[in-house]
Amino acid sequence: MAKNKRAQQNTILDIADALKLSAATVSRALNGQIHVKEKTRNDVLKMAEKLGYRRNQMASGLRSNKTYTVGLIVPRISMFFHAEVITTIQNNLHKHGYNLMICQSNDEISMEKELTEILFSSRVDALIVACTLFTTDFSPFHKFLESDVPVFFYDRVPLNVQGARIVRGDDQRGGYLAVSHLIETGCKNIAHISGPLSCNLYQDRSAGFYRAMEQHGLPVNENWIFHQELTPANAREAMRRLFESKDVPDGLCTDNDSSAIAALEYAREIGLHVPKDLKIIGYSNDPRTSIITPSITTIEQFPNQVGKKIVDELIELLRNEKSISDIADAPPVIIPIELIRRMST
Amino acid sequence: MAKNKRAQQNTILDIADALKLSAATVSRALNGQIHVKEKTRNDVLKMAEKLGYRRNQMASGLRSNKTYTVGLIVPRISMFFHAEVITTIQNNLHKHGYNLMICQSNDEISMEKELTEILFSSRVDALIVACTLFTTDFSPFHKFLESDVPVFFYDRVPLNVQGARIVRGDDQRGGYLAVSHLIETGCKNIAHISGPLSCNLYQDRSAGFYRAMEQHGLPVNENWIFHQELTPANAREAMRRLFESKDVPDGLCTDNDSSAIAALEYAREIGLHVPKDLKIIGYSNDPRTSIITPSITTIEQFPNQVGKKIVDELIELLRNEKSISDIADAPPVIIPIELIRRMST
DNA sequence: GGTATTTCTGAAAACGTTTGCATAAAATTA
DNA sequence: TAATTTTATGCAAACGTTTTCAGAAATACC
Repeated sequence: MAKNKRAQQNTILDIADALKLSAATVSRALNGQIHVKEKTRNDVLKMAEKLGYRRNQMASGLRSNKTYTVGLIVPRISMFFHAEVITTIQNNLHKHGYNLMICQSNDEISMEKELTEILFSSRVDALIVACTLFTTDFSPFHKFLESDVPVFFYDRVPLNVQGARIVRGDDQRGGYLAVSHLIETGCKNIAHISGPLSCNLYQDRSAGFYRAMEQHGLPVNENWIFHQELTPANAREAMRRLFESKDVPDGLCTDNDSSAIAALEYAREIGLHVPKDLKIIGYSNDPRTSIITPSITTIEQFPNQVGKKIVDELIELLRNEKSISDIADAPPVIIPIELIRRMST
Repeated sequence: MAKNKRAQQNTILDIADALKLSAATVSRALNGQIHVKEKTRNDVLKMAEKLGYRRNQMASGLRSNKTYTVGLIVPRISMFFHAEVITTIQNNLHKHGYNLMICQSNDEISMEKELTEILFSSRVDALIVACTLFTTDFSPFHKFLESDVPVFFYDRVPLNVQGARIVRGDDQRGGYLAVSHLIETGCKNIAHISGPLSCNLYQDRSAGFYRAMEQHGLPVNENWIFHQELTPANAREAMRRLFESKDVPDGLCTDNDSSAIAALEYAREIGLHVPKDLKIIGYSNDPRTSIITPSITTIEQFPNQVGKKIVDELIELLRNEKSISDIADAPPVIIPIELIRRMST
């Protein structure tokens, strides 16, 4: 049967009692504050060690209104780009004594909203978010800003959330570079498999696409433009549609690497030679793109730079070296991208 | 300059005041307890909504000694197997109202220990751990068990931690199946790239390796056995050593997929044909193994089953339907594995 | 030696909940 | 109607810290 009582844990008072001190002094000793005798501090630390004392984060946080925890909401941790960003953020925050609470929205708006509430309940000291593909209502995040809790968006970001900080890639340029590269390698008829236009990423990459096409005087065939969730299945379906008529593209720009891979596999299956018959370019520099044959040209997004930039700015805020109002009006941080040339183009 | 004051957040008392009720009643209404009039509850919920009230998790946790948060420590979230396990755990815990605090040890013992302390400080309701490759001292976890906080180990697990629950794959059988498969496809001279023997995974897979070799009457060439961290660089180095003499293997069993991929690439570079000259088998069924040419035979570990099993048992404990002592003595849960045949063998 | 300053420590009040106990109000029974 | 039970609410004490304020002890100054 169930045994409910949790064993008693030692508190600051147990240390105080054992040393005939007050809780206040013990607290000060443990927190390395001024005004506590060297010997007292040593005694306290030794006794804490002996009793196996661990600070109760809830009591501490309740009183001091600091949790030393940052919340993070991300569509999925299994996406290479996000996994890298998260790792960088976590390792750097840890250096400054902060913890990260990682949550996955599974790209669902309702889940994202729920996680937002939970993280607010946990009174995280800051929030970092990469939105779902479909987030257009950003009101769930307002509550943080109203309470002066810093909010950072990265990658998939809102256009207008007053007071939030934005760090994103140069997706316009990424889309532009990708298409320009296809054109330079000889493509004349270029298709584009992109994501939902509710998301800034695909708005921007599409804009880059159109700009490059126009600049090189190439017509855009609107039947070759797809805006859909970037799943392998959708990419295959798009490929099927592209190659069922006899008017077929010689270049394919996909807005993520999973789609590029799926497209490449499909091309292989229907007997197309890549890059001879069809050139393919992806986006993100997922490790899989360098493993597949032929390896896929793609756009590097430098997730480590994204993560580092977020933490650097965040720590300044958390240390009160800057206030939210100091940086919220600043323009978004744009992390440069880079074309990675491989065998598929 | 820094603005320190955080805007006032509404508390249970604000709701109470607004409705001329006591904090106690508001608390009961919000928590859906018995003994509160229907109308009162509705009033409270409405007012909470109106004031944008969000429970302060720290105050609640401090008082009730429940955080509804589970801690998780994992070497890296970017490893496919772990990412899958985590996602399953998180989604299932969420259904039961629990949150997951995900931490990465980066495969460093010191980091693992530190994270353990932090999660204890946060008073998580349970702890789930996949150890580092090098963890042999499990005393940092004792503190949880002494406090009746459930501890689950999965994948990389300790041998003897009294009271902890263990969920792992059938690595012995995995190693055995892998080698048996190589033998069945005609290999006579089999090499093994394995991990550090401080880790149960590689002990078990090695045991399976030896058992299969012995059972088929094949001699083991000890020069072809590697125990090292399973990085791509180490795999390449092992390959170099294997193929610098003229006595070379015709089968290679690697204990993770990254090594299998690196080995395959190396083989390709030195002009070996896989599978004709060398057959390669990996471990984990990382998506990359099905993308590479030739696709790599590997062992599926069913991360979703691992995650599901952990949550199912954990929820029983957290609901006090079972007590730790009920299941801690039970034998470890062993999740079956499965051979995935592909083109590399 | 007396005073002013600095250094150290303790008492007590917060922080926002939950919960045991008591009581008031309502419903039921005799 | 009175006595009893049930239902609904409030009071006040926790939970384990941090922090303000004040006072005690130690040191410095004259």
